[in-house]
Amino acid sequence: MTSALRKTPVQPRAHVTIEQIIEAAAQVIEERGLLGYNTNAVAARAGVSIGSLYQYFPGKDAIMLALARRETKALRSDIYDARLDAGSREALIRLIDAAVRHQLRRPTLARVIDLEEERLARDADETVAHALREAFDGALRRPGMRRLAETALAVDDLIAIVTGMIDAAAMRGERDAPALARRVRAAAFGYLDRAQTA
Amino acid sequence: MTSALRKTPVQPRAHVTIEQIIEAAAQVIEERGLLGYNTNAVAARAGVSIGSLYQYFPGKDAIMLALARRETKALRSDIYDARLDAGSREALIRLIDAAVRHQLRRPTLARVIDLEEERLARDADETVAHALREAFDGALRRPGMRRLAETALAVDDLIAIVTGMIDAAAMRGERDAPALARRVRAAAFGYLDRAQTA
Amino acid sequence: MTSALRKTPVQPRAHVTIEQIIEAAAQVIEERGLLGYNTNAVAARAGVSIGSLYQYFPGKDAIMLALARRETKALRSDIYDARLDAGSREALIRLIDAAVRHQLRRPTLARVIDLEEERLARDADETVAHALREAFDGALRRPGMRRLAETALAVDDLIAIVTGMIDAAAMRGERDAPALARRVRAAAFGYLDRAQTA
Amino acid sequence: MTSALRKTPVQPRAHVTIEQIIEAAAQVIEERGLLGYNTNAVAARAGVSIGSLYQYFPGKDAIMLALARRETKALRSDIYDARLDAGSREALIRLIDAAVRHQLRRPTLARVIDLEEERLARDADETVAHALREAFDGALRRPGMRRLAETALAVDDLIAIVTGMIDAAAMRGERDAPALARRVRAAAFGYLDRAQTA
DNA sequence: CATGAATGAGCGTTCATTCAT
DNA sequence: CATGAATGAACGCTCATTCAT
Repeated sequence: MTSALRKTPVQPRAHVTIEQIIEAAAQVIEERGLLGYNTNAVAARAGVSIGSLYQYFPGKDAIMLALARRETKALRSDIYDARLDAGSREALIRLIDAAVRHQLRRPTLARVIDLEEERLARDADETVAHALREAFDGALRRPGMRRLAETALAVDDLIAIVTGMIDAAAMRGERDAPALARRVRAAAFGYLDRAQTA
Repeated sequence: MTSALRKTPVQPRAHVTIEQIIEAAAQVIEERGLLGYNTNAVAARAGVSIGSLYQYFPGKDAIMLALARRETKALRSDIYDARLDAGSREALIRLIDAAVRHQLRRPTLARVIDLEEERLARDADETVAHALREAFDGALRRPGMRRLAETALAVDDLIAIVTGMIDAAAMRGERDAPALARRVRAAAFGYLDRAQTA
Repeated sequence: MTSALRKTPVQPRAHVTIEQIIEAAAQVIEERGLLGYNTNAVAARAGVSIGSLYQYFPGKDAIMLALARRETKALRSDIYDARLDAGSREALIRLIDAAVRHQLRRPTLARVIDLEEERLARDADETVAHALREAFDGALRRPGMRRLAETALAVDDLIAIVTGMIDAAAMRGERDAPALARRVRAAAFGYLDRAQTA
Repeated sequence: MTSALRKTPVQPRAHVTIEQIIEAAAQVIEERGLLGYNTNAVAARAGVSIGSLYQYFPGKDAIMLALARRETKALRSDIYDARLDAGSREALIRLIDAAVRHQLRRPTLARVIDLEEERLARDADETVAHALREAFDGALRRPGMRRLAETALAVDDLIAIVTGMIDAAAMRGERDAPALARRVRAAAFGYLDRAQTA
């Protein structure tokens, strides 16, 4: 596991500082977008000097990488219960619910991470995209689901549908997660039922 | 029809320059993304001095606006035949085909324009987004289509599904338009068949 | 007499163009000040292409130099009758009146020319400043005026007083020439009566 | 007291930098005039990077505003003793002396500030012009001075006379403050004695 | 000649990053 | 370690001037 940090912190207050910086980055991105994301703003928002920020992170990208990792973990835990579930369709429903909840929380951030993480991540599986792929792939391969001709492709399509719809809805100002989830489900199952079987 | 140009060119070579600049902007965005889009790069790519660029465009945004307009026109003409068609489902299919063809040509550009045009466009209906909405709305309201409870919402969802899928596919490197269009169709009709009726 | 023109025009319409350019420069300076004075604005205001402007003037400064000369001539003719007059004090009064009228017509232009003409003029006596000095010097040396210890210095001081007062008044928005002239007279004669005699 | 600074400096070397920048601006203006005043020149003259300049000043105008404030303070302290004086005419004499000393130190700068400070100053009374008006107004309203019909107008005229004379003298190269002050006094009292009484 | 298209040096400003204290 | 002062490459844009048509 490569660390994006400049020095591995030992003292607990260092961990706090790091968390503050990452959270500040999240807020800055959510409020001002990718173009408004800059190290000075992050440091200021974190209540930390720019010098300290560079003590813990080697550069601007490293902060976003760390943020992407945090979001990946958050999404993974959002998704966690969906896995436990028995029913096959039910698992997908829960997965979609989790995705809606996650992405609706900080829509701009989600979009920015989707845009940037491929460029940044050294290890693909620290990635939000990877976590989603894993989860949807697992759901589609459950016993009880139709065997698809190209599951990997279907997974990618499904993710595009789900995140695309949530993103667009959020940008329009929609905040009603259940209503949105219902429509996303319709799209997802509609797609799956028509996908070619193996 | 506001021209957004600083001066109306009279000599033909000026028109050439303007086209070169717009095309250069498209290439720069496609290759380097929104963050890599800057006036110096555009001028260099266009083989033109920075001064010439500012002879015709009042600023960075104006170039992108002109580009967005060009893309809107291109999309509109891509869409044109879909309208003529009689069949209702067939119209939607053609529309999706057009969208796939359009967006696959320059996927990054399409995404960037989607992101920026709302901020830039003075007149909402010169917008790619508006052209799409118009087209999908028209398709959904055709005789023979099911009456939906909330057509406007369905239109937005459909566009999100379609552009989301194409965008993701293009980013993955897919270039096979027919194959992609087939899957997009599956998603679109799958969604529609499950959408609530009026 | 060095000509500031690039080529000596023979055709009458050339003279008209030159006049248009100079007048346009005057208007631009009066309205936008020295910082807003630029060749493109002048050409546009003159209804002439930038290329033509450079046909007649070798550069930006040359236009202003020509303008300064025009103003010098205008001032000289404003002043003309003051010279003819018999009485000594009366001559100075008329001179002040002329200065007030002249400078109040286009106050910003007058200030700008005062600021720039020394830097530009090759021949000192094409200068507004020179014309004023000549006129005031003549007035002070008339028979009937007190012999001053340092006439040249008094001339400079007088001009400073007169133009300084008019300038400040104009900037404040005063436009009542007679009232202003009355106060300027008070200052001028007040100064003279206290100036050291030879 | 708004600081007009971008960030409040905490380390002493920052204060030094700020002072260097302001002083550099003064020198640049004095030597090259308003048109030659640019941030790169100021930074270079201050021996500081352009980045440092913008750490402390939000823009070009802010530097000049700070400079104008500095000059206002300097003038105010130059004027200070004039106020203490008992005699009425004597007070005005001292005031004129102060004005001559002040303006002769950096004549071009004084002129430029006079030209620009109205546009720049948020608070009118941080202005050199305001300080002068205050001082001359106070002097004219002293007991022992003649009651004037329009004191405010007389104040403006007096300031125009005084600054106009000093400005012109300085531009001519005069540096003998006492001699100049004597003539300015002659003009000022000459004007006042002839001004209309209430 | 007139036109206006083209040029590029130069200026204002930002922001990621380094370094002295 | 923390701070914040300092740096300079890079970018948006203007405008005097030249040059092809």
